[in-house]
Amino acid sequence: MGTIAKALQLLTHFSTDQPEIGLTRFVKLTGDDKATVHRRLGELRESGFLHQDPVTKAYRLGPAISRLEIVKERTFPARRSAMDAIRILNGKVAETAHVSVMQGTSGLSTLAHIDDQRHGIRVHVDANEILPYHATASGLVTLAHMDQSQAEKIIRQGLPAFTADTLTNSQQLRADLHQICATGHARCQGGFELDVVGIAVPLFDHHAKCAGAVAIAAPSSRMTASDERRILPDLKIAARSITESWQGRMPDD
Amino acid sequence: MGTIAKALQLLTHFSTDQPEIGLTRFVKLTGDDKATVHRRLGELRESGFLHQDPVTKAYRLGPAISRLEIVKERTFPARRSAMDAIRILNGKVAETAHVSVMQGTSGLSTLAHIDDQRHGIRVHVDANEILPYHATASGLVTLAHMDQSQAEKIIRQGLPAFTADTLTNSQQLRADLHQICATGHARCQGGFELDVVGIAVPLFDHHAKCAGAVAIAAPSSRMTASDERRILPDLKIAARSITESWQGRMPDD
DNA sequence: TATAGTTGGTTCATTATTCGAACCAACAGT
DNA sequence: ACTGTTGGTTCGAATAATGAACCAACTATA
Repeated sequence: MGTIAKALQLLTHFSTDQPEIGLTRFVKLTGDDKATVHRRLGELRESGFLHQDPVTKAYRLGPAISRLEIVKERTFPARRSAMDAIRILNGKVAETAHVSVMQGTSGLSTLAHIDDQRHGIRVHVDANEILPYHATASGLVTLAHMDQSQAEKIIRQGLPAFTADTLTNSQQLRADLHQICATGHARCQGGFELDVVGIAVPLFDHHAKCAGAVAIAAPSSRMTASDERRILPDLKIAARSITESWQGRMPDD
Repeated sequence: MGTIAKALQLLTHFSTDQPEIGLTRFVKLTGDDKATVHRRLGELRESGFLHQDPVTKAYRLGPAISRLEIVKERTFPARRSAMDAIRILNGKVAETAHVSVMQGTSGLSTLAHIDDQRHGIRVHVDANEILPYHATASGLVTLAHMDQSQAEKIIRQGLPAFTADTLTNSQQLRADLHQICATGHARCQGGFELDVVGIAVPLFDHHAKCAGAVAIAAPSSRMTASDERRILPDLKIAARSITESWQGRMPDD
């Protein structure tokens, strides 16, 4: 990993739970030397990607983020269209829904999500978390539909366990991926968080390459096999809607 | 400028007019070597800040931008509150309004803007453009209210002319800044774009440091002195509203 | 079918930049 | 006065960025 990637990785530590981070905390989070982290933070600040509180000296996400997002949404309105589609989806199936897109080899990042508001027990999606490829329904379905070579690269990076149920056997994973690719949807129970079951279908870009996934997440206890069958068509409708709004194209098969 | 800043500067070339940029075009824009630019683009892509079209190979802004913006807006909802305030402002004065925030030493970046919809001739704000400190009303008022030391640093960087009317004399600028600081608002006619007059008032963060400005921009021909007097109180109301929503604090004077 | 001009991407020796242990300064609590 | 914080700085050593030259694929032109 080069200097640029290491610097940008600092930004990934921000979350809704941790919107302000000081130098010392960054040093603990990264394990790098204080001087190194300090210089990187300084460059990010000068570039507008971080804002430093003039008194507390803590860092937070800066105005350059907003500026780029304005350009991005105005030219490729990914978030808006994703939000529209899952709002409809949530209306139909009454469970937490989310849209995630590939972000390099580390996992998926959540672009839009809507939490189920009708049940007492419901799954909460953290929009900040990076979803691993091998331990979530969205990740699995994306992995199954992407280039073989890239998928292999990701698998060979290692399959860390997040729960006792995480699939860590790469041979088994490869077999599952074939199955997922054939059916066009993935299911994952408790691989990332216990007692949560996810069902996901893939999204494609304008060259019919897999770009991410749209998924439903629900407590395992509530999701029966017949529920899953009922949900699947709605998921596919949402996927088609999102894919089309991106000028994406479903692959031929 | 370090490697990190140079890499991030690549991202600033994206705009609504230019949402996709290829390697060769980047090389022309930056003047750096092709191999260098290619490596930087690769790191930005791996970090999710760029997305590369698998077929055309062109680069566009990536999903990491959206992810960070979600966190930023959920924890420090700068854009939403700014938008609310200028919508009201626009309703009252019927001219183009915008909110911009400090972005390092290069200038201000526009966070929210609303174009006047009632007049035939109106000013269009490009949300992507970086507004120079010395040639815009927003820039001048920010420069006048920031730390003296930082303002001096910016002035000494040089004062490029954008039009024949741009103020390029640093001695004159310093005098004007004192005047602006005393009155609490800045006025700039044709300094950045000819035939455009801007009026701006400062915004402050939660330690009463100047963080940016809210401004009205109108064709010079339409803006009389009495119009300006009429607008000013509305601008100050908007500024107080935005500052308060950021948990900001007006300075004592 | 050459040919020349595109495009994106790669190699590797040279060079400049990043790195990090040790250091400073300000502040808070004991 | 001591101790543990905090953020920030220095400078020689080590590492990573650099860029001229190269490759490969594609397109238009001769």
